[in-house]
Amino acid sequence: MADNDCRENIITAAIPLFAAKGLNGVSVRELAGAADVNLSMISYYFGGKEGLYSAVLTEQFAVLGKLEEIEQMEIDTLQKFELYVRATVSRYRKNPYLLRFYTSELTNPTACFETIVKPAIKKVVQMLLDTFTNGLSHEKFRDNLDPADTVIALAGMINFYFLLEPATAELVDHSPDRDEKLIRHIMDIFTRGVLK
Amino acid sequence: MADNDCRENIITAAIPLFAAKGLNGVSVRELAGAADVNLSMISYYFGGKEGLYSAVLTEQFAVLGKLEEIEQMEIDTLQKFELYVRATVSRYRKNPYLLRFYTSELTNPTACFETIVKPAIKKVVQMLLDTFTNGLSHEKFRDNLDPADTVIALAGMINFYFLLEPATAELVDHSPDRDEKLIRHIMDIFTRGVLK
DNA sequence: TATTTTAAATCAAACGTTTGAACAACAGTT
DNA sequence: AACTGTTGTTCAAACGTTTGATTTAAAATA
Repeated sequence: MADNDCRENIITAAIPLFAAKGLNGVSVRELAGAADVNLSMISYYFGGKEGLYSAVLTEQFAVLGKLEEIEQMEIDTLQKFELYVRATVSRYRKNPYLLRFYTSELTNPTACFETIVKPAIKKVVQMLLDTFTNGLSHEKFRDNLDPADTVIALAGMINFYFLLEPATAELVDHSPDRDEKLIRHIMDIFTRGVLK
Repeated sequence: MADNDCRENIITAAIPLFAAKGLNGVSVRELAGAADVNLSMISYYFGGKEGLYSAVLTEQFAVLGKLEEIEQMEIDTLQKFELYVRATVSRYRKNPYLLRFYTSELTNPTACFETIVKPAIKKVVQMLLDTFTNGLSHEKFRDNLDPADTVIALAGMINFYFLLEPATAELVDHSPDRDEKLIRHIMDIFTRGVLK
């Protein structure tokens, strides 16, 4: 196998398996079989199954870093929130496994939660909080709003939509065709809900 | 050990363990040890670990059935939605483990997902959808609203607040003292967002 | 007596990890 | 060009441990 194909193969094959079954739900044999490599390669490249899981999570959560750019943009506060919602939707569409790791670590945390997941989530929430506070000082929003409750409400509306998909697929159309309508719908409720 | 104390002890001890680590994260020996009973009691009463997990999930999700009563009440549509939010908050406060099973099954589904979790969630969403549709016909809400997107947005605001707690506890005050304020906050955003 | 609970032992299967040999590519030496 | 040692990679096999489940016989309880 050429160069570091093997290492890449392992990570690529591990993503959907870890996402679907969690760290404890997959065996090294299953991982190695899916990547079509010898099972000792996992210890060789990652120091063990947990090391591989950590590498996968690091790669998955790296994309959240881009959200921090939103706060620095020279646009309206509400446009920043819309940009956050749009980025969230396109992120989940591009990577269908990210939300699984997200909620799996929130619900059944491994050692990676404190080192990788929690810091990443805190950064996003902090960015949204700062954006909101800035909007408050510009007198855009009603001043009896709680910053944390407000931004978590916004994040909840869009994230919960994707989280619920496995259970409500027969009840609600979750196709990407509706994404644009969904985004405008959420921003519509949010805007009317928080503006003066 | 008297009567069915043993059976009850096993379930009671299993709830926090399964909630924290998932089905695959706990061994029968750990479960029996936590319940302070012999390990053979799990096979005796539940036919094995998965049977115990199924029994725990059935018990946990039984409380969701009470939500269906809301739709039949002779109250305003918005009051029904507020009742749903209030019931959700008090449910999570009374049982801190329910949300873990909820999201754990949504993210890393076991055999119980199709039989227990999915039907329970669908019933709640269907109840909210019916409530909303009824409100639409009474011309309470803006008529360009999508029913599914609207009720999932409401559910997302309150559920995501609790889901995010492990990651944002240092950033946001999640104490029950704030629950009343949180409920009014969410209903405030939602009401302004959907009313004509 | 019948049911429930215990402790201990046993089972096959699966687990994550380690091993030592084999292999290829390459550099330095002769 | 031929040999040698090094380095990084891959492999099959085996390691010791733990897993979930079952069984046994004795004890406790009703």
